[in-house]
Amino acid sequence: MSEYRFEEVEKKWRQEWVKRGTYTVKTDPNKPKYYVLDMFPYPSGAGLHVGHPLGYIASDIYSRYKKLNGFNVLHPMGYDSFGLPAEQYAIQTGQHPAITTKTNIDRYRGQLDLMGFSYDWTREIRTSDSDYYRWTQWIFLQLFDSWYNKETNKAERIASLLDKFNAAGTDGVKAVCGGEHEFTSIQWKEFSEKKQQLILLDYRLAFISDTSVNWCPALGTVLANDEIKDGVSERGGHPVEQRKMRQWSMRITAYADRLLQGLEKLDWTESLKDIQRNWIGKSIGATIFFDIEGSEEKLEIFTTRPDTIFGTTFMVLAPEHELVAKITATSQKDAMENYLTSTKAKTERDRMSDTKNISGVFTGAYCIHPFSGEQIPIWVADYVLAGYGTGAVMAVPSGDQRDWDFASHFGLPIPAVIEGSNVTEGANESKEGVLTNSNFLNGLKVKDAIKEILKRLHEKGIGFKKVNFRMRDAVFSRQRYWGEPIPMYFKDGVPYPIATEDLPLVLPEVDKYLPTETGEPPLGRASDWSYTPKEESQSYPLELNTMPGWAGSSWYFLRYMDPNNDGEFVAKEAVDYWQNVDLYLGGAEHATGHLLYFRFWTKVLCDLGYLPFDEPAKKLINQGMIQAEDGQKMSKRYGNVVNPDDIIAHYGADSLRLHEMFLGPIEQHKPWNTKGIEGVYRFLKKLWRLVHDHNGNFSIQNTPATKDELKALHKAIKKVTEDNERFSFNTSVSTFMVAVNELSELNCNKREVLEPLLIVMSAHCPFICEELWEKLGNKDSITNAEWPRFNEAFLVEDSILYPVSFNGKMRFKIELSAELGAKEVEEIVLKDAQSLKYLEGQQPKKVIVVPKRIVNIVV
RNA sequence: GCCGAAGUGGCGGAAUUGGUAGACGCGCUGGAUUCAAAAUCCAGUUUUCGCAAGGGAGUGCGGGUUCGAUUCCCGCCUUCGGUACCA
Repeated sequence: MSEYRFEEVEKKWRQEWVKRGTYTVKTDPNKPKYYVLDMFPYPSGAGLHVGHPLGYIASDIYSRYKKLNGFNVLHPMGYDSFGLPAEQYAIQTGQHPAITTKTNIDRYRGQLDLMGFSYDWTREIRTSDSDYYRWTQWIFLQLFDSWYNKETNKAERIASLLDKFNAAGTDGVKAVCGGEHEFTSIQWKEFSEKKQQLILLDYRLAFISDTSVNWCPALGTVLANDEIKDGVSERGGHPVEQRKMRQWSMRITAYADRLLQGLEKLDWTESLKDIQRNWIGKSIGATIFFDIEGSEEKLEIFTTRPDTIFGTTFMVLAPEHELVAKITATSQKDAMENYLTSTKAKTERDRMSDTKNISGVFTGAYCIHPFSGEQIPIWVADYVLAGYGTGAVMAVPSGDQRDWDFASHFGLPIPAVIEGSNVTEGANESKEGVLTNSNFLNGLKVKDAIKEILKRLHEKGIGFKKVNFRMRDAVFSRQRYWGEPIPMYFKDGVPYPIATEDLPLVLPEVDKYLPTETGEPPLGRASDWSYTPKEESQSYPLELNTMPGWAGSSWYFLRYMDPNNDGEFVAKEAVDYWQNVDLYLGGAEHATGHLLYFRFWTKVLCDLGYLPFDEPAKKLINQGMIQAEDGQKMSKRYGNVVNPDDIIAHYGADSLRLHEMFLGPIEQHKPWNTKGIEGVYRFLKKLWRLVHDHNGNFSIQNTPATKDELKALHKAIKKVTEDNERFSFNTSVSTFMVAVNELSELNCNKREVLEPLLIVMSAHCPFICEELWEKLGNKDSITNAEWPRFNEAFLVEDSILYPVSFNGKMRFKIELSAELGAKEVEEIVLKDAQSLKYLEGQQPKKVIVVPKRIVNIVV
């Protein structure tokens, strides 16, 4: 082989690594573990473009680096293979989504294989395999069989709730619950089976209920909040409307506080944690009940500023609020009906874009202020959301801009309750200040006033402190075909779990991937979609909805630890050894979707005793997007997609890997530049030439290295080690270049230098390093080598080239012995002819000498 | 609007603890080698004044701290991401 032929080298090692099982990993208690995980891809029909592998390359480098440092590294890959695109394609072509999915996976695998990743492919998983989704279904059943105990602050089995109900009814039960229940143990036991089951549904972590959902008519399915962007569906950009439907949900709100608190100990970027914090949206305030004049009903509101209660001049209900119909005065009925109709007609998007138009209608009814006894008019307006808090607010126009806008528009009074507020221009939303015009709260600071009012509300029994979250329970039903069947059947309208030994509940065949004529989901087309429980002769209809895309990805990191276990979702030994993910790499676009559900399911499984940790990933890095050369998003639509296969055919996988890293910091968005790859390609050729003579024969010297050669090597070892530790892979690539440039200059082809250098580079460009490593006579793979330790002694300089500055401006450099102290350096520099020139005969005011770094002379 | 991240040559970017701004690479210019090309090698490449030697300016903008600021502080501007009436 005369020159660097990457095709031969890479082909050879691709085969050799498979043959030797180089990347197969087993639990090994003698070694410390390290778990590196990539967010697994959805295998789309378009294949991978050059932007996709960015994170995979980075995680591969880190995995290899950790392995060279003595860790037993788990680094798996799989496919998130249920999802909408395959199903849309199936609707159009009639082809079974399983077929397209398999074709796409094969294509992905072919592309991934070219890139030299150290994945242990024996651990591959696919969420659409029944061997896998069997356990997704099993986890669903665990959630169905759990409730959240606020006393222990954990999920517990439904059995423990039943014990409580049987012993004392709801007395003393502190649970997260979707309804209001109060009964004694005697009543509980007398309830019918059906009634009991319906009550339990309000407690289960996976539950079915009539909820207002985001319905997307174009996709024919409901969507979760995180699947909607700017009021339209994230996939396809179709309009979304609100609809009441009977749906499965996950009680993620039970975990809102823990999901929030858990962020503190995670090594994720602050910005990503902030996105989750905002999404969870915790706010602390008070629930207050107001009497309604001439009615038995009470108006329950939530406010974060109970201290401003004396500034309340009106109440506002959301149009959907149940009291609207009950309290609207006859004289206002027509106006109200018109208003409700016009609001309903608005889509989510209209309502969002229409925030400037202030609208609302007076109900004709009044509340009574609990402390002043004054009448407060009750209005209905669509600026109050039905889904947050109680769907009703006490409006304080002097303290809330939206209330101020509303009051100004309808000419309602705006009394100030904070000293010094100027409420003619707008509301004073500051939480600092002293109360005024507020009866017993006058003179108190906001913080103290809140305490005082809570005390008074409590005394009167009309209010209490309340914590609210913006996050809603996660809708779990999808009216689609290509997803995990929900393992439930219905008896008399009540859902029951199918037995775990009957899992997996395999996705049935259907004639078309469309809703039925009666509007039921595609599973309604299956010829026999029913279940016969053991010891029963009768069969019952099965659930027709399937699970959402995030189900399979919420626990996949666990399955990699023990992918072929058909007795449990993961063996205890495996999870005890591998624990949670040490480094997780993926896009920030999953901040409010996958990454929350992923944490949620982990916490549930931890509470139920299956896992020894309650966070799935300790450290998370969000890789940036690679834009196309024209600066746009890389997409088929714009015709600017660069295919990694083409790049590899031209330059090889090592060049592709180096180039992607060399583009810039891993977290940053950056444009792709095909031309630039020439640089790293030249570098690899230069490396090859370093150990080959002019005739192309491998050539290595076994003589001891010189001081300069060792310095070049150890400088590189030190820098690359530091860079890898902080995931700065772009700078490690330039360090390789510097080292090879220096060694080429020195004509160094010594074993003593090249062996360690190859190890250091092998994480980035494994093929060429493995090849040269073998040529050096090594029998074992370079992946089993040991990371070299840099020796400070080789880096010590005899002399320092001091930059000399005058007033902070560098003027000249002077080479001085490294041994000299600050005083001596100062003396020599000041005597130097060049200094005299810049001093122009003046005395220096001050001379700063930082030994081994810099001299600065102030004139 | 609110929250977050980022602004450095023609381009991607480097400068890790306040210490030579522009490492490394792309591109470009000139040259060597070659019949020619590819490949390789050498020199130059922030800008401005200057033949040069040498000088001025310079890390989004305006201030500040410091002997010294891309780095720290204050106030703005721009771009990107998140969120969107959450009471």
